[in-house]
Amino acid sequence: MARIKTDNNLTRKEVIVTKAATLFREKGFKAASMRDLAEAVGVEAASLYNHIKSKTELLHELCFSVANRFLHKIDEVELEKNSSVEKIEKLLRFHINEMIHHYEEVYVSDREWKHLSDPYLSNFQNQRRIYRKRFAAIIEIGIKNKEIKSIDAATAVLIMLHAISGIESWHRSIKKISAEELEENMISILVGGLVNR
Amino acid sequence: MARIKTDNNLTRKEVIVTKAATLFREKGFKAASMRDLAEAVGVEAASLYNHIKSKTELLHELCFSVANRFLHKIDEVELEKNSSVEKIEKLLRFHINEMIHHYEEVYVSDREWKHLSDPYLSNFQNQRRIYRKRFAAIIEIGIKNKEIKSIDAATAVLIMLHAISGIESWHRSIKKISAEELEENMISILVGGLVNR
DNA sequence: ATAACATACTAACGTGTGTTAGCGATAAAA
DNA sequence: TTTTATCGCTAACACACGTTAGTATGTTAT
Repeated sequence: MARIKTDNNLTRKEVIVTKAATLFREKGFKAASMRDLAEAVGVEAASLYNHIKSKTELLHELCFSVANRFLHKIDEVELEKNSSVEKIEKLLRFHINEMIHHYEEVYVSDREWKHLSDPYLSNFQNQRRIYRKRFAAIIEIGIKNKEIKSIDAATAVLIMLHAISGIESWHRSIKKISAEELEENMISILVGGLVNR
Repeated sequence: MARIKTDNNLTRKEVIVTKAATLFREKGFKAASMRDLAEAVGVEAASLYNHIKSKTELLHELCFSVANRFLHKIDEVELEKNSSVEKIEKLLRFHINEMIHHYEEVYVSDREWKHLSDPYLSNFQNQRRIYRKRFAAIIEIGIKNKEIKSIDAATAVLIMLHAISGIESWHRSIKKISAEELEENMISILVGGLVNR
């Protein structure tokens, strides 16, 4: 009888969620079927329901675990006694590293949250809105300090976050530069685009 | 008997494709059903097939019409006798305006092309790969000229293109800055991040 | 060894999907 | 006006989907 392997002291549910992330990224949430997922896990579709409540629950878990990581980070960064530019750089580096090392989850959370259903959907959208506002607030302080050039902060946030989601293409490309190079290049372009000179 | 309205000298097929773009953006290709589309058009689902061959055909048309516009533009820009930075700025402004004024199509082409099926899929991927190479080549010339700081060109392209796709958030936001402001802000940040100083 | 539990299986359900066939209605051409 | 082509309708198809019920197998604790 087939059994879900649980190496690295992961629960069976965690194994399923992880495989789901990969599948949702590859095919999209709607196009990825529970039968696909079952096959990836090495089990029959119905068996998954011994561990999870529904397909959407998988999406909840992915979206909110990612969102929480970012919220915790911005909590941390806001408390530091750094310049705005330093804070922004720290946030950007965190985003970049999340996108490099937790690619599947972050990508899914970014692109597939539309398929959440209320109340999770509104909740998630709220968290995102708030996160962006806090990010924008940091930028606005930098603008007042003349650290940062006079631009629309919301637009700047939008550029930063979406630019980083482009790491998707880096993952898919054949001949990649190293992760470190990628990080430095991105920081150079993004921070370089903000600062006053 | 219901009939598809064809104002502005559009064919009935064009009306369907346009509505499909909106629907695919809102729900995603997979989640948008032909019955949804039929309702949006004001007709029964089966009637759509008097005008189109299949659901995927709608996606083909959207993806390739967008891709062709960008390819034509880069053809044009490459021939001009401008500096690299000027060429890049021209391309970026084109991207931004496409994203502002042909939002639905461009967004769908960007996010839903995965659901194309071969041979369209490989074809589309190829066109994208080539487009990015040509964009990167312009940047590389700029780097050699010292117009542009020494960065990985492929990474720069990836940042630029994805940053622009963030205009999606601008469309969805409630209190928007004007389209002109948006364009200038984006150019300022993106070009500012590239140039040597 | 036995009881209790966790996990996987088979079978099937209701629903929604893209699409086709065939027939009436309408508009365009003769 | 008659003919012809265009367009929309109803009905139905085969299929894939998420999920449930009930049962068998394997694992852990007593």
